[in-house]
Amino acid sequence: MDADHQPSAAGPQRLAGRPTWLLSRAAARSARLLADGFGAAGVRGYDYRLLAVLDERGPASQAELGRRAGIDRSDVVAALNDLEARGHVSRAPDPTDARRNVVTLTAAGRRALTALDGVLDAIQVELLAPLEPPERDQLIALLAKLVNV
Amino acid sequence: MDADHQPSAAGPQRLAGRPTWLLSRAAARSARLLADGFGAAGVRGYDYRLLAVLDERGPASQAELGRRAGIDRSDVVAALNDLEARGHVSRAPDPTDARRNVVTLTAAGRRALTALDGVLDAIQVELLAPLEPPERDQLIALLAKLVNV
DNA sequence: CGGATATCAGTGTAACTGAAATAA
DNA sequence: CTTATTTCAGTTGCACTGATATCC
Repeated sequence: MDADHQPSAAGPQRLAGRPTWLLSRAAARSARLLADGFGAAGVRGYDYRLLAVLDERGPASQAELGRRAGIDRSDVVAALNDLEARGHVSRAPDPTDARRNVVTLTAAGRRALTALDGVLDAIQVELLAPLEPPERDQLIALLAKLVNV
Repeated sequence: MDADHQPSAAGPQRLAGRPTWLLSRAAARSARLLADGFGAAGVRGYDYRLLAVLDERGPASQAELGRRAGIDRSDVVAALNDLEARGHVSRAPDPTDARRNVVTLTAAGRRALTALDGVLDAIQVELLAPLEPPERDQLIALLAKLVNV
């Protein structure tokens, strides 16, 4: 069986071993796993990232949340509309600065975050399943070096 | 200097070392380099992939090109509209099957592809610059193993 | 008939741009 | 006056869905 190992995604042969291509394919697989896992909870990446930075560093203005989470101010607005509608965060005017809203994680939001943390853990395992344990650490180290430019 | 190495993109601390996050950040950096390099030539990823499979495996129907390049039939139509307008490919009805177009790479298309191949080479180098040469091979091998599931 | 083909219209996610109103 | 904040509207690249007319 498996006489030849076929790549998971079709593409030009000249791209087969190229880092740009491999990264895009690997990230696509990762994104698919995330979309499935988070999607089952009705959540997208932006939602999780906002909940996480609220949990880690406390209430903040929307602009500050965007900086913490690496999300554009514009997209923060839309994501918070969603999160607020679900009762996962609350928005209140900042008494010290009338331009700002103070965004706070609710108890329901913290519960949702805990569940999503579990989903995320499971996805890491599934993503790295094709690698041996030492290879997983190698990959993480190499990607970190590649990214922390 | 550089007492602490700051991540290239902000994000929740709990995501910092996670494979899904690192892959998404690394792929984002790769995509940015590609968008810059290809964008300067007015080309997107789909265009390059179609030109490449035409060069590698010869003229074909649009559906077949989609299969070769890993691009949805629907997106093949739009990308070929572009490529045809630039004179990089030609579309002609297939005499043996009236449902099909035979798409052929033009001389201009082949010239454009050669230039893009050079751009792509340069991008690989730039992308992997933060790694030592042996680490680059390790990363490629690990990503290939992760992707060829 | 069952399938394949080309095309069009639309959706979704992540990321970004520009402009406007408001307030520090 | 300049800067920061929130919000809205729009765009891009990649990927996918569904429908339709046509043809094998």
